[in-house]
Amino acid sequence: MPELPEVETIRRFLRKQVTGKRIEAVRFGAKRVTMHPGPAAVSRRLLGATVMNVGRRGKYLVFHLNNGRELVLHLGMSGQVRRFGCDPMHRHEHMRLEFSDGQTLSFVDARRFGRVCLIDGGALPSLVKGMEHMGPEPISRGYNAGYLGTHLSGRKAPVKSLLLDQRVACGVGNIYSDEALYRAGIRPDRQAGSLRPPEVSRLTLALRDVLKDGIRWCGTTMKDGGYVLVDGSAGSFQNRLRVYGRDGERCRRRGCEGVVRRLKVGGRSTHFCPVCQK
DNA sequence: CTTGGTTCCTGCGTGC
DNA sequence: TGCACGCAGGAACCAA
Repeated sequence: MPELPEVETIRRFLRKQVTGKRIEAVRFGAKRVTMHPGPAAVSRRLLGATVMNVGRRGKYLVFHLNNGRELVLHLGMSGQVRRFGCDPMHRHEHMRLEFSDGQTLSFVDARRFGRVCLIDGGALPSLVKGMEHMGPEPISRGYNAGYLGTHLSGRKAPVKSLLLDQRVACGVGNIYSDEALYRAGIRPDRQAGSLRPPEVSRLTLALRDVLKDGIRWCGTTMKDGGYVLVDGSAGSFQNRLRVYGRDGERCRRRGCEGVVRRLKVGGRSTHFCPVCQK
């Protein structure tokens, strides 16, 4: 599942690849996918536009166009940005951009939890409503223990559930929340409000570090094949995971006898080491 | 405001 | 080998 490091990896590739290129054609797949406005209007507003830059906000990918509009992509669970050749359209391909130099870019999403949104500079439509109350980027300077602490204090919900809240930690999903809590030595099912100030500080740093490591290793590609780079290759952070997907296996901390356990927290499968995390 | 449940969708793992 | 089944999971949405 693409989270902040995966989307950032894709963004860095795309920025080099499509900046300065003009969109000459737009094609859509047959299956319905959440798209605002409809395909016809999206196509109309994209045609002839040049990509000025590719940005990211949380898990959203944002193409800034020279006509003042922005093409916003959320990859959901299984969304991919790929480059495919000519016909026919891939089975799960929903939108394909064709650039003036012959290059193409495709939005592919088997489970169709992803979404496409074209916004005119200004008010955000309902489809990117999640962006409206999004907090600062967890890997930015503006993100600190004060910010996280404010959102955790007094809350009874499990700390992991709040890490998955994009208002609290935008870009964080199931994998990196588990990994951050492991690094901070905090059990995912702890009541958020029970965290002491040193724990909040540790979690703030752990979150930033694990996300940066994820980016450094080009994201996490699991066996389900959800996330891959634009060229179809795999990331490599899956080789460095400490707890996620490792239930029943030994904790990787040197000398630790713990066995990684899995449980449901807030309806999400959650992994932790009962020895390292309190 | 908070919290919990439901919905969308397909691929994959499991059991028989 | 093949089929039925159930589950994962981001986020919008609704209900209490």
